[in-house]
Amino acid sequence: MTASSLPGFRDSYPEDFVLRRHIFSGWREVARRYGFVEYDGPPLEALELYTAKSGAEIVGQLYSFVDRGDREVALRPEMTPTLARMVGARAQGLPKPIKWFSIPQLFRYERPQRGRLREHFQLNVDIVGETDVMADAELVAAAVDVLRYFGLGADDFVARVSDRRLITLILEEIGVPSGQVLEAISVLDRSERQGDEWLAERLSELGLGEAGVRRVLAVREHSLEDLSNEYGGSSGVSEAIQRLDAFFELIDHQGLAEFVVFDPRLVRGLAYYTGLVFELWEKSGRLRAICGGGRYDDLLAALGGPDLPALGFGLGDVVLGELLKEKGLVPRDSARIDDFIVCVTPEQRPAAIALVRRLREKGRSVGLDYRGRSVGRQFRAADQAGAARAIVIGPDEQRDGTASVRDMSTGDERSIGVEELLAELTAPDSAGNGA
RNA sequence: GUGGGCGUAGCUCAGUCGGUUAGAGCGCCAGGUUGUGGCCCUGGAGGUCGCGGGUUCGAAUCCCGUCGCUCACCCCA
Repeated sequence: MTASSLPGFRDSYPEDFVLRRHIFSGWREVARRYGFVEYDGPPLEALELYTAKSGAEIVGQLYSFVDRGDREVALRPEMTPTLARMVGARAQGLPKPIKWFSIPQLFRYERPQRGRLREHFQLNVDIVGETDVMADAELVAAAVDVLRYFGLGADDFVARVSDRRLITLILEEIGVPSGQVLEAISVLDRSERQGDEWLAERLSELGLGEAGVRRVLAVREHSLEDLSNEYGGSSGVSEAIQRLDAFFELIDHQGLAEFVVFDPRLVRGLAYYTGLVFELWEKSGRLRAICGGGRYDDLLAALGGPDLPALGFGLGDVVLGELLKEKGLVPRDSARIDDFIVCVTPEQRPAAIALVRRLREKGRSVGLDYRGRSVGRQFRAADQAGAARAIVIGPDEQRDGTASVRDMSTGDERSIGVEELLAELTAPDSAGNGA
């Protein structure tokens, strides 16, 4: 073997494509049901597109180089800057809300580990130009429905939802200095892994007194109602809570209540979120985030795009694929070709080839032996090719203008006139395998 | 970035107190006398034992380095 694939990059063999095709078609199907339309941009962009506005984290993991024209370029690590540019170019003329989705291959130079490579495909779904909470509910519902499409249920995953603005206001109310709010949020984000002592220490470093620390930690346990009772006096807080209440009501109307919970601990790493934030988490086994997103009303303008409110989520193929494999939700590779023509003696080759041609023109997927092997071997080849039917043309069939059609799964065989066989097939469209 | 485990055929692995041409199962290819696949039988191809260096009469086996995979941490989609 001369060389293996680069670390963090995958070779996708035909059997791997069974899973990838399944994932992509599920993504496209759910996006379609929600009325999103697909777009794409270049995988290679000007380095500047990311260094200017993206977070330091992303910039530090860029795959970048200088091209032959001395341009500094980078493989895209995320889709949002491209979206901002593309929407920006046409924003004026597009009816709002703009509902777009894409399945970009994204690249990040980081240490590969389970569920995290240097390259992956990510479903990106975005709504641009809509402030109404209905958009937030649609977005989360779409993400939930993507997982449900693959057969995952409420036992398998949950959507955790919070509101960045709400948490920010509450923390400020408690007395976290406004410049330190993001810092405090990221401390709360460690709740899963760090003990309360550690958290309390970090929080007091931010200038909080003992009582303040206790109140901040208590926020994690509060329900929306608790938060309303305790902090609802602030108009900003009560407004944010009303919005979340409306959100959950909309989720409930969709019958998705069991999939979505309020969780004030959720904050998400990225700094640009301005409102609702959510993540989809695997419930069983070790917890893993499958998908994340939220509202980023100021980001498009910050990226040099139009000043439009927006929200979106990203959902990668790697973790989802592993999850589906673990749960046994990967479809079996069904028959790969429709018909395999078995030619009994060399004399039938012209007739067999002619039949192959006519079947293909009907839209059938057709295979045949290339070198005149024995009938037994041809049947084995048909089996290995995953043929649904074997169609035998021998001296008898050739003389009578018929064919012997064998169903490879049941073994049933029947004799039928060639013209009749072709007439059974309707238009090319309906001849393919219905996925 | 830090630390642990692991790299032998396409795959899953056996073989390591250092000793002749490195093995198995599965898979692949070819046959089992030119009209029927899944089973079975026979034969075959395929490995510089991750790579480089060292110790030794002799290294898949011991030592060092390196690369890769993997797990945990860090960080974060």
